[in-house]
Amino acid sequence: MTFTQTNTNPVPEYRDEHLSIDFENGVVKVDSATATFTRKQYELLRMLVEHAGQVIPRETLLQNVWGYSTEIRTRTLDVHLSHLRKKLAPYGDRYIERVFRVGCRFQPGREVARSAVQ
Amino acid sequence: MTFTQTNTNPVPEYRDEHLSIDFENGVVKVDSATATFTRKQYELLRMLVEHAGQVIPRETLLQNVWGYSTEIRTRTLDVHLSHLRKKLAPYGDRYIERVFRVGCRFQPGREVARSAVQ
DNA sequence: GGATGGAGTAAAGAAGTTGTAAAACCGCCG
DNA sequence: CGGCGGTTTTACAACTTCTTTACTCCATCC
Repeated sequence: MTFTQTNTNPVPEYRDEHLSIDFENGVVKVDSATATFTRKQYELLRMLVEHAGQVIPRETLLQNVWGYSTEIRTRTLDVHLSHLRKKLAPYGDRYIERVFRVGCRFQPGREVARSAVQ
Repeated sequence: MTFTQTNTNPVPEYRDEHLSIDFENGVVKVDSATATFTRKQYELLRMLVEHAGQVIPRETLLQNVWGYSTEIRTRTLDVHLSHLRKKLAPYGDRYIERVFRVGCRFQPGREVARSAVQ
């Protein structure tokens, strides 16, 4: 069920000059080195990337990735975001932007020529 | 959706720098030393290799190799994977990747130049 | 500036999953 | 029957993931 499609923008992949994500096979690469993510981390990342450029409220993330109601107060999301940033090093902070008291936003990098695909 | 496209087609053989499998005759070689597999082991290996690069859920493997319904809880698959890894030594862990709580994936090695042969 | 609450993150704990050796099982054949 | 190879189960150790905790630092507001 991890790999079933539930979201709004089912693009099969994301790619910029540093980061590439193959949503079909669940393969993420940072500067062409494969990075591995746990399920929750991956879900979170996908959620963010599929809404690239948009601010996503914490509540929305908690609901969509965790299924939590909006009442629950937990630090889990923060911890996961932290892990995500770390695994996207050294670009973590650049990609995952904090929006104070609201949530966060995936800030996409420069698009890359698709012809260069190996 | 895991089984959409890419490698789903039965090729008559697999070959990379360490491992070669002749599906026609059921001959497997690791670093040019012949390795023998039992029937189930071989079926499992073929299943994995034919879907190289794709994550295959445990359920799917159990259904396709064992004919089990998706309800059954058994460790047989794990034991077989273990045997497979051992027989693919020292590359077992490299080839057969675990995807936590989902299943596993055959991670193909570098392709070997076939052009020189033909 | 100081207070207040939000966010980053290391570390610890809990729960569940997987690796694997060894034992049990099972069908086959001499 | 008894051994044999293949397969499955069992049992336990090791490992993963997820969550909570605890502290620190940061943003905002007065």
